[in-house]
Amino acid sequence: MSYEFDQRIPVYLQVIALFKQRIATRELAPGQEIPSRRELAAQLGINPNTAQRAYKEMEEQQLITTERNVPSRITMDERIVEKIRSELLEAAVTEFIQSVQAIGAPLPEVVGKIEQAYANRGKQHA
Amino acid sequence: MSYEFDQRIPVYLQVIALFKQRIATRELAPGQEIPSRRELAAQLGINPNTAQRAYKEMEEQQLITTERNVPSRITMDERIVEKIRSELLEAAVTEFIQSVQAIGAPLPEVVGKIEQAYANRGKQHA
DNA sequence: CTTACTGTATTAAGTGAGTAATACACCTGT
DNA sequence: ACAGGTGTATTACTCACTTAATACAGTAAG
Repeated sequence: MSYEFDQRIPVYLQVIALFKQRIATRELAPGQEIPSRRELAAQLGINPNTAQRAYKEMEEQQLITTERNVPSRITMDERIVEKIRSELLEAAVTEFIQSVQAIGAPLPEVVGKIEQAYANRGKQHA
Repeated sequence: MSYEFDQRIPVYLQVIALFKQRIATRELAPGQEIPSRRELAAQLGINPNTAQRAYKEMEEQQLITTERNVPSRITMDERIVEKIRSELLEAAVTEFIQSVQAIGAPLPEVVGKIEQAYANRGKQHA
């Protein structure tokens, strides 16, 4: 189950990103239990402290809730879940626009490529 | 003229990205002289060695050419210029698709957001 | 009660990429 | 010849991130 992490990016940030994605897709449902720090560390092949750091930040961002001596859970707050989704989406759009604009590429050409790539990916996966 | 660099990302990589964009848009034309390492460093407020590292990698990627004791120049090879553009574009598309797919967002919603954001940005800038 | 998990905190050390400081060899114009 | 500009190379320093080793308090189940 160990993920392949990009060495250029801090692992704890990648862990957070991973959880955000799964929360956004409801793959991790609101209220659902998540692995303990030590367990996650074992699963991902990272140090428990790194897992702790990721969880701590997620807690601060209210992505997860933690009670005493009980496995942490995904937040029950639907608004936060939706917020995560919209933030991820907006970030993707913004970054994309910025990149495309920097190259000076025309919109039709770009949208065409997206639809094409999206269609291909869809076939391969689902 | 000093740029605002993202501290999370190595400066020399951001410098390279900057040049790639300008080359792709022909803002930096083939054969055009570019600032010396020290001059660029002064302009961007970075260390000359950082500029050197960026130039060195760009040289390896054949984005620029360097002769002895003469200011480096943008490559004359049009194919490379076009390659840069297509690579940047494809990278943007790929990354975008990946992000969107990870969230499980439907294509129409996404394309709509792009067109909307693109239109707004266009108004603000140009 | 004991055991074995939880989450949390502290401290330290290691690691590596990025950056910086410095020096060198070279060419050119004056 | 000299001064000032090239590109280049070598060597250190720096800092964030990661890992590590413990330690402690609390809950749950046996």
